[in-house]
Amino acid sequence: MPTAKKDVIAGVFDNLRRVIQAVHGYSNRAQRVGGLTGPQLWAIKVLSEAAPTRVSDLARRMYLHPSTVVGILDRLESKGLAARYRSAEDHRVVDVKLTVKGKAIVDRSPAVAQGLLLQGLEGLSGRELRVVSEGLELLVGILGAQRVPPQLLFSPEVNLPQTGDGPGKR
Amino acid sequence: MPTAKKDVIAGVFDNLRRVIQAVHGYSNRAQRVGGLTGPQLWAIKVLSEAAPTRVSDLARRMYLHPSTVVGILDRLESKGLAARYRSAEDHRVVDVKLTVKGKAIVDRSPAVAQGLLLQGLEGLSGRELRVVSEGLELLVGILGAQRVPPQLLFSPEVNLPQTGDGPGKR
DNA sequence: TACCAATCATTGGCATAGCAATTATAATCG
DNA sequence: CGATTATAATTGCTATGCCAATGATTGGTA
Repeated sequence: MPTAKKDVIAGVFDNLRRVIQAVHGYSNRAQRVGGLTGPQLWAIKVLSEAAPTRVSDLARRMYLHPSTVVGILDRLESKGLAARYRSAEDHRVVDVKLTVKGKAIVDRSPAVAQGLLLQGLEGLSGRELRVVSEGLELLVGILGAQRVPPQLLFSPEVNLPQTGDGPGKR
Repeated sequence: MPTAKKDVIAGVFDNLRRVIQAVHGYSNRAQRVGGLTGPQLWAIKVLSEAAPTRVSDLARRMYLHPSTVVGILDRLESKGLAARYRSAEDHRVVDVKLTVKGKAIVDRSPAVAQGLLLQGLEGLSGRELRVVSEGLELLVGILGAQRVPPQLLFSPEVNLPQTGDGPGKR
């Protein structure tokens, strides 16, 4: 019983892994709603909230690497749910929008993959929700302390070659 | 304005993604210790605790699909860190063991990535730690992930107690 | 004994995910 | 004005991760 703190930490590890596994497996379980995968649903959700969006913007909003988003967009486009348009002002930029079909899917699946989590969070009391929120912020602080500030997660500055204390590779 | 709760929930989503990305990217940040990825390190860690292990057992301990583990083992074997042996009693079974080289790596990377999280958690006050713990438990409850057996986590040091439902508040 | 169902590892296919390098375009500097 | 630099999206490569077969083996059963 003097190891109370250690036990709590062990529990945090366990639960963190559970949460990650759950969220991961959740969105990864191919073919969820309407033959869409989790990230695909997530993408059209983000697009429905803020479109048109440039690719890099979408990546930032999804906390994903741009190249990852390109693949997701390829699949959405081949399904006829999203469309890409070269920007007129800046020809480097590609604007992404939902098609009518894509919008229909968003409307038809209001909560999508995160629905369960969203519902659950909404069902919490104010105090419980605050606990969850604060707990996650502490975790983010810990993980971000030696790593990446959240907002810059995938900005170019962070994409450096990992030379921190690298024992000469390559 | 009911926006308060909604904003908090949105923040929870963001932070959850950040945490997952951090833990994920952490282990993925190519070639961390000795040119190994996170899952590879995790695998040899598990192997160092319970070897020889059959493939399906390893998969179970890592909460991964056997076919996923096969790929990881292929890469470990090609690096000369693990070895597969057809079982003598049951020819369907493949036993996996670490090589000397593999064992050396485990010894050389005691805490790896999770050590930093562990450090950070230990640096929290009792109240903060309790908030993190309770928040995660609420999340686990929502996600229904409680059914995922905890057992092995990242490192063996943190992996002990788990006495049934002991410290559970829930 | 010959068949049959269960088990185990593996393979192949698809999707996500990240980084490095490439291409195209824009902005800036000499 | 031309060359360099910076930015945006994409491609190529590697690695997870899941599922659905496949092949091999085992154990049980008619």
